[in-house]
Amino acid sequence: MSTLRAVSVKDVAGRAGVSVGTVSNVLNRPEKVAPDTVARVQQAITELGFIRNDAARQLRAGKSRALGLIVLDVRNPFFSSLALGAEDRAREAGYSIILGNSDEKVERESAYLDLFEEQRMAGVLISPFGDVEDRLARLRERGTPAVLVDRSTPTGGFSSVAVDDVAGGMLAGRHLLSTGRRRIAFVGGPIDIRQVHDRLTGLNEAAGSVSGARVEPVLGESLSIIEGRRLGDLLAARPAAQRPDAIFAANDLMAIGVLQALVMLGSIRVPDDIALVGYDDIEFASGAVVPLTSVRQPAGLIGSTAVEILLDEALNDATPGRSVVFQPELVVRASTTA
Amino acid sequence: MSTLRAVSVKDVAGRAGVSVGTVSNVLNRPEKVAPDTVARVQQAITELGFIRNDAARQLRAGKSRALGLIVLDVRNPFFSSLALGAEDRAREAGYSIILGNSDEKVERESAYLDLFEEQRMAGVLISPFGDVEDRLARLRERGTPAVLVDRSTPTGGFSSVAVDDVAGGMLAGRHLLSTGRRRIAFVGGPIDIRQVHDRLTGLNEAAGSVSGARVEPVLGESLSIIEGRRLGDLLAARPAAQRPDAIFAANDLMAIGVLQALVMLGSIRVPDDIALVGYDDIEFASGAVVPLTSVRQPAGLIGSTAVEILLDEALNDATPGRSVVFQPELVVRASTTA
DNA sequence: CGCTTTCGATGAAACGATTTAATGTGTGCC
DNA sequence: GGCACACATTAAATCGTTTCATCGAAAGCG
Repeated sequence: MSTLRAVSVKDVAGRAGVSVGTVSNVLNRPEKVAPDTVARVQQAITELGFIRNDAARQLRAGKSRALGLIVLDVRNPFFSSLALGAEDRAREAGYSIILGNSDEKVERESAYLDLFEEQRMAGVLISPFGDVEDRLARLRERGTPAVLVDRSTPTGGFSSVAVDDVAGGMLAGRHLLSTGRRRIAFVGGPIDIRQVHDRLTGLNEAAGSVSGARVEPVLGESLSIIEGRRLGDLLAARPAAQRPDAIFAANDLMAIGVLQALVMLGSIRVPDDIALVGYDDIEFASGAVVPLTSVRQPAGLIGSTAVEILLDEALNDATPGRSVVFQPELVVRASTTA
Repeated sequence: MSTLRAVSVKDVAGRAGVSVGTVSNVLNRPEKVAPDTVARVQQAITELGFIRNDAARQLRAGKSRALGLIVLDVRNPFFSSLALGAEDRAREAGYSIILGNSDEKVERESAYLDLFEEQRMAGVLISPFGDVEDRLARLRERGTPAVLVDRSTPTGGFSSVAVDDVAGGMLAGRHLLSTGRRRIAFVGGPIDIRQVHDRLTGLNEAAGSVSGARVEPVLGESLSIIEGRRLGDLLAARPAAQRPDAIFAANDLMAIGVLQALVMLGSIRVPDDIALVGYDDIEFASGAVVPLTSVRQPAGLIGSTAVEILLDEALNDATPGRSVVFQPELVVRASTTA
């Protein structure tokens, strides 16, 4: 093991015949240093292969140059797109994103918050699952701002970026009702996930204004394909008369799972027997067995906007409590129209 | 702005009436400290809300407790599953994963390597795109081991975990040939991505042993749905006689794009006119318009195995150069059989 | 009763970069 | 020629944690 000791500013300084302070100046404000000194130091840096030690840097600065992002499920393309949007925007500002996956579990969410606190993150973006108000408040006391992602009703004075999920649910509901459907099942995950709750609320509101319309919530454990398939199987197993004539799934993953369940059974036709609407309009929605009608959200834009706001609070001391709400958009495909 | 100065070990020590060394001992080897002292310190910690400063910790340790992971595309479910597998395994060992997305761009890949060097990562996992041998060698000189992910032919003495892509290509090729197909188009991305190259090689080998079989590579810029659709459109636009009777796509994303192109045209039937095989067997493959025959790779297992090896090298000084190769598996669905 | 162990706790010295106040060293100007 | 002034550079302090050599007291032993 040829683990030669790391090259430090001290070594560079020695090599270039200057003091460590000057090396630091070359690194951080080269305009304050005489041109030929800069050149000499630069050369020493490349000759020695010097790499800044970020830990030391950060220790002195008191703050990291990274933003933490906690999402409910990285495997959901909606969140990976959101993360990508966030990352792009952060990189422009010289920040990096540390991505955490809460997997819809409070312990994991909490573990990531611990990690982010220990790392003295410059800011935290979170699509909250459990009750994280207190944690975020504590972070803020220490000077770490937080922005809620994908949450439209900000609480505790935090900024948030989200899509109006009630409106999205309404869009889906109205569309189904307008095609003559009346018995609508809502296939979703834990109702305490705000998105799930709001989308159902929107659906209920839409149904409330049409006589004879009924909404039946069918809730599972998580918002995954597998869970969608399981709930879809349950619905498909019912005698035909007791089946809904439309299903609104809380997200596209579940919709795809439901679709698999219905199609696999063979005797149920989509959209003839049951119409299906998903949410998020992930890239795979249009390529599904039956191309999926879905409520589109601008995932990347949500991510980049959230970073924008977060950096504004972190760097410019902008007042938190801002709330950006995007409007969702219905994309109609074959799963609801013949 | 109530930015009260952060609580440090010094504050805790003062409150508990002990020295900072003792606080550190309570934190790191409580068994060396008298029980009632531990209790007193613990209480001071909670009372003051002390949070360890990881930067200082890491500065002293000379190494971070994080592993860097660079993948070609986070939005590809194969890679998000891989990342998840890696993260789970890392967490067990008390390490966290910093995920970077190279997006099949050398600059971005290189930027992440820079970042990882500055952060003094404990180790690096990478699904390489450009030529990173030198960079990794430099990292290793500094004591940071690296493991190549999804790369079966290790070079430069690095360990690697991968799936035998030549075998995978062969599986796909043989299957198509066995269903009577003879004009097979290979829809892929940049041929200098090893996976693309090897899968094509496997296909060629399979075709080589069957008289009359022809393989036509159709290569695009990236391995995305969009790019698959573009290439699919090109193929679909040809006069029927010049179209292939089978398409093997370099991954499922491209396969889904191709499928969209073919289905959209309407006049081409899958699998009757053109059979289609994808690669990765992502969750969405089975839910595609025409459920996709695909070559399955154990994504999560690849990730966790890679972390295992990496930690072994990082912590136990295990000799690098190990190479784990998993065998792929063909999952036959409707896109190749009537 | 001395002597060595053992145990628990201490204090100071790292780790590597940044930042501040202080120190030279020329230059221009009267 | 002397004075002020800008400019380039330096030395030292600092961030918060870990580690290591040290030390005092209590305990064990002949």
